[in-house]
Amino acid sequence: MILLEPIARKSAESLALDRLREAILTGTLSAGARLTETALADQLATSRATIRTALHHLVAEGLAVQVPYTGWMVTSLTANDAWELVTLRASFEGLAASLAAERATPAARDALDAAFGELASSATSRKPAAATTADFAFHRAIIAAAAHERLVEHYRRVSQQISILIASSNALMSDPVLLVDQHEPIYRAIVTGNTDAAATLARAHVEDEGAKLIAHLRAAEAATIKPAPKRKEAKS
Amino acid sequence: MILLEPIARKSAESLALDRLREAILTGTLSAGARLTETALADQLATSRATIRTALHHLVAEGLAVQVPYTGWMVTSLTANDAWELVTLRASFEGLAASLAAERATPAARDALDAAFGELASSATSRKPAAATTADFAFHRAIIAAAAHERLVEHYRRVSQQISILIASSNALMSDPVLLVDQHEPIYRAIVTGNTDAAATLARAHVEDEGAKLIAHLRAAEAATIKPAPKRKEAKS
DNA sequence: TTATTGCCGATTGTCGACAATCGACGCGCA
DNA sequence: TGCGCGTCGATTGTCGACAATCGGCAATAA
Repeated sequence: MILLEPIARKSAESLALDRLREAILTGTLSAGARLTETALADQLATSRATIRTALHHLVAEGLAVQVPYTGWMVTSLTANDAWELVTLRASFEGLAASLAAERATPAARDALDAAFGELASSATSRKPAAATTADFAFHRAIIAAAAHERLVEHYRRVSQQISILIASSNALMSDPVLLVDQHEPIYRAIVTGNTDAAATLARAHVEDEGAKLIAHLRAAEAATIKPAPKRKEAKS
Repeated sequence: MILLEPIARKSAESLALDRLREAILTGTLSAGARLTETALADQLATSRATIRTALHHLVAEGLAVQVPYTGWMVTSLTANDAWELVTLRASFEGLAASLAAERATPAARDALDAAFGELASSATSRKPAAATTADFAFHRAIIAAAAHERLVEHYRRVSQQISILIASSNALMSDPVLLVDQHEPIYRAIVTGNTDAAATLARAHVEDEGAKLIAHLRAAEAATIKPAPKRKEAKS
């Protein structure tokens, strides 16, 4: 009897939230950009109350910050923030890999399989964007395989901020062909149920890649300290 | 010239948030309790908009949940939720202990010292409440010693939910005199800079204690499945 | 010239009112 | 009696308006 899917009931606030998150993660709204309630309300054709709710959610997700009586802005991250994010993410992925190795369901294993396959094929296709997407997807698959709702939430919060970081800095990505070599040991440890190895490898991988990102950001920070010690911010 | 401290400027929303959080963590508002905007607005003598904002913060902190068009309620946790919380907390404390052992500042070490001293003295005083407080404080000191802002936030979110759990279930706490023996190895590993041992010990301690809590909750759940399969919830 | 002060535009904080939605109760019908 | 359905109260979703606050600018005085 059930033929029709339930229609997607989305509140205005939810729509606005999705729109804003999308804009931030893709870089359309770049780091540090100001988010004025009235302007957003006009653009999205809704009221300030709706926008406000969406902005609160954005703050909860770590994508925006609020300064009382002053305004909201897209989260702007420093190299130290990147260090925090990387250490947390490494911890999460270590935990997830361990749990996944210990108790992944067959369905989760299939999903992990598929994600790894996608990673391998995207690596050979030599399309950097596709490789990056597959990379992220594989990591998410590990988290999902842990069957741990709160872990998914916390991980999401951290990884989204890392996305801002990557979108705002000129993303440096390693050669797609290396991706398989980097992830294959983790994948193998999980599917063979080697919890300790899975945790250690996953943590080490995230920390290694993170170290490159942090180094890149520190260099960028050192370079920009001189040019812009205090400059009036440009209007949109 | 600076003699006066800045006066504490607290928005109505912030006051309301503090009040509600306090009520939830102390159990005044017990798990599953409904939070109606109008009722809270009346009680706290403010408007619904203010209450709404505070409730959104509560949700972000994991202390409340929202069901669209139906209402808000204090987070109600199952034994499985407890498992999630414990695994996350163990991961956080492991990371924190490792970082604290590696890079704690002298000030942080002093704070850790003080917290451990307080734990020891409260253990001899035989006051369960004081011991529990000192226990929590010591763990928070470890997190603080990691000098990792986001870790503090994530930890706070998890530990607050555990507080709900402890407040709602009849809190079972181990003998205060055992507290020193349980925490002393962790403390020692941190101050001696043994990062690996600190991480392992901290994680193991949280998981051990957490296992007791989870077992207690599972037993309680099994016992209550029969008496209340479906009962109309009591009105306040 | 320079520090202080008052003012002004911009933005958020707070509020009350109306609309949309949900769950439950009770009526009507087979 | 049991099921389906409309209705109703309760609660949140959304909105526009007004108040509070902030940062910067300009006028002023030493």
